[in-house]
Amino acid sequence: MTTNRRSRPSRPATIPDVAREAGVSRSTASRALADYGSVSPAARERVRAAAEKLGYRANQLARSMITGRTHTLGAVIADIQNPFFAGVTRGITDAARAAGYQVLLANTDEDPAAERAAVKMLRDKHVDGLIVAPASTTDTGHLAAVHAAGCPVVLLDRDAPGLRTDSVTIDNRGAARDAVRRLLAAGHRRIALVGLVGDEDSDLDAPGDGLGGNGNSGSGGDDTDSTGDAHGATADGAPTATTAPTAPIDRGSTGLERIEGYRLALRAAGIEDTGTYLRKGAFHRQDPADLTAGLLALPEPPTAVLATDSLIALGVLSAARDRGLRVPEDLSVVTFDDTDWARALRPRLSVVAQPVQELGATAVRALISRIEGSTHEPEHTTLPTEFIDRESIAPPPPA
Amino acid sequence: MTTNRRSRPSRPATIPDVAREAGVSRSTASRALADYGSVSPAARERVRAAAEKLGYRANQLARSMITGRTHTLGAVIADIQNPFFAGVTRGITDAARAAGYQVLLANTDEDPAAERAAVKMLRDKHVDGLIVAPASTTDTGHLAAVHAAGCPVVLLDRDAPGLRTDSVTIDNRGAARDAVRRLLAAGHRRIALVGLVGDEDSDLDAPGDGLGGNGNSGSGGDDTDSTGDAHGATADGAPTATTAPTAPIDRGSTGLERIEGYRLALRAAGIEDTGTYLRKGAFHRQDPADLTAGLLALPEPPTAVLATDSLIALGVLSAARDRGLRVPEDLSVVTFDDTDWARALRPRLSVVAQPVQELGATAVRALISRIEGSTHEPEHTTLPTEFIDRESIAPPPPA
DNA sequence: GTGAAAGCGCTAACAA
DNA sequence: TTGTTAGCGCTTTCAC
Repeated sequence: MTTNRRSRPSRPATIPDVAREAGVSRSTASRALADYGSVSPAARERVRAAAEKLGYRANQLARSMITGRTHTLGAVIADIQNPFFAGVTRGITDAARAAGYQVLLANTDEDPAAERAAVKMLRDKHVDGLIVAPASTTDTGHLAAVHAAGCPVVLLDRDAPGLRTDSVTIDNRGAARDAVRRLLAAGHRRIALVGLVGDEDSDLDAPGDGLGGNGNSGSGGDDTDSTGDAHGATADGAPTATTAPTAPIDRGSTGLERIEGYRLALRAAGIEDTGTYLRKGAFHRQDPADLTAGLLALPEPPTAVLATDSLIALGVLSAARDRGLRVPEDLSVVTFDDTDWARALRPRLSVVAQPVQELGATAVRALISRIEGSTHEPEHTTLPTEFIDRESIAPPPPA
Repeated sequence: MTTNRRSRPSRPATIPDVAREAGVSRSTASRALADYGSVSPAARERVRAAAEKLGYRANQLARSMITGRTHTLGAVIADIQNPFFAGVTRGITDAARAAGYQVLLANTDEDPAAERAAVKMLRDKHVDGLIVAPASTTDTGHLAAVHAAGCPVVLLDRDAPGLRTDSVTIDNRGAARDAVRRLLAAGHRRIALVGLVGDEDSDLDAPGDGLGGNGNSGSGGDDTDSTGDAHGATADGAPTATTAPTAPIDRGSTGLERIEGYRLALRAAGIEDTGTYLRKGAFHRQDPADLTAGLLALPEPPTAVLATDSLIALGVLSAARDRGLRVPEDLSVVTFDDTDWARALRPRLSVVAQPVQELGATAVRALISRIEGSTHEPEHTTLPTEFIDRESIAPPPPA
């Protein structure tokens, strides 16, 4: 509306303005400002001064259109309100800023459709690269496509076997196994695991896997071999297959990996029945507190519980309290993720701490390295977890 | 490197491509695609089909350069890891996406310099508008500038008296007063407040304000009048002053407003000494648990505590436990912010719940309304808080 | 070392 | 309704 007046005040200064002020050509001004090619020191200084005087700020849009680079990263995660992702996001934004990048954020709530939409929008905005905590480890066609189109992708938290992208994860299996070992070392034999996994996965496990989170009545006995099969089946899957809907188990999911670790530890301790105390619910559908309540109502209830994340730990603690159980005297509790409250409240929780910020920062660095052209083989970084022993593990009650 | 080959496969389709394929001019194609001007149904359909066939996706960068609109919002907050901001951010991203916008995220850690830098970067990226939880309510020159330059700004969580922008906040004073009233109603007279405020503020309060968080020894007695002065002094400050370093108290800060509410409630109950049990620490410098420990070591310790946010509540709870105090039997506790753990753990905390997501969503809607041209007077929206009474308030212990 | 000119992909006047 | 013509602000050959 007031754009027609050619008076200086409002319109932001452009390269032609600076060039005019400095008495050089646009090209020289551009070279001096963007710092490339060759410019005489004298000219460079005049341009600098002119730019300063006019308060020149480069139009990143125009620049991006030419260079094809926006210095913007896309972060696609499940839910920023989950402390784990909040920490990861913090790591991402900080590392990005340190490297001169900004980040566009998208939440998916573990919904593959939302993830696809987010990736599309982000691409349309021409992000230089994508950091994705994939909602599914098999439904990854959109990621494969975007990656193939030349947009670097780094997977965070969960790996997808079919994708030849970099990934940054932790050793979920090992961390879970270690946590269970601690419980075993304290003398526990009836150790439970309460976890939530993606909706889609929960459809897969009923047949022949024995992972079901239903029924409190001790359901199926041992399931040793079927689980062994599951491992084998995915371990030798074609490494470049993009979508493998036939995979019997979605082994890339952190929840499932933690379950594997749980079983490994149990079996190594001679406990072959790894199904009785396993409660694997579905996101948005099951309440961890209910799952735990079922566990505690068992004729022979568990004496220790491993929660696969902090929200679940809250449910476990709540159910224990409701049943009048004290932690750790009556029930030992260990959880993944070291939250503020786990650290501060009593009993202080013994936890498997994930390096949340580092996870994000590492992903950013890997991504930027790709953006800047590195073309080596996909790199799978596994960051170490730390078991922090506090006050929530005790020997099992006499009974 | 491989860009020279003119073969179809790689290069994304552009408007000329679509136009050619559809047998129309670029303008017609553009009009059909962007859905403006007039295009015959026939042409529109041909263009649509051609676009579909070629997998055309508009280059938002080019479009933005022309239209001056990026459909991107900037969110500048303190710390995404704080549950309050995580919730707010969730509200922002969801509301933005629903309206067709994306959001660029920046953390400031309450550091004005970081905030200035963030705002600058965001501007360079041509965000259509900014949502800012200002680190300072007085050091707002950069916000005034960006706003004056035509970039809509909406303040979130804290208002800045000098800025004529929209804002979305809660009634901190009222909410705190209400919370203290609950404590009073339960019979408490020795009610403490533990809070943390920005570094800069803490330099201001020592002289003549009596708010100091130092010393456990009951320090200065009542401070009735000096506080009254503080109110008056800010209440009549020039509403359009951008930076007022001489303001005796930074009344826009949520922490300070909550303190005001605390005092109001106390005085209304005939308690004139509102300083003895007030502990106002500085971000990054004081530990809430230490502050609380000092309080509890007083000859006449408080029987109830109001924490100004969830992280502080954790410190309060921790200190109480360290001293062997039970909540609520020995010490009643109320906090701002309804977190997962406050809801789930025992004793379940009575809290002042802020509508975190709505705060973010409302800010987005206000911002988009401005972006779309509304020019009415600055609008200050105050969202209602909800006091959720759970199990952390009991009558004061006998003596 | 510097300038002229071309063009990124798109929209917006203006004619026709 | 449609096409033609200009650019947006910047980078980038390519001569000079």
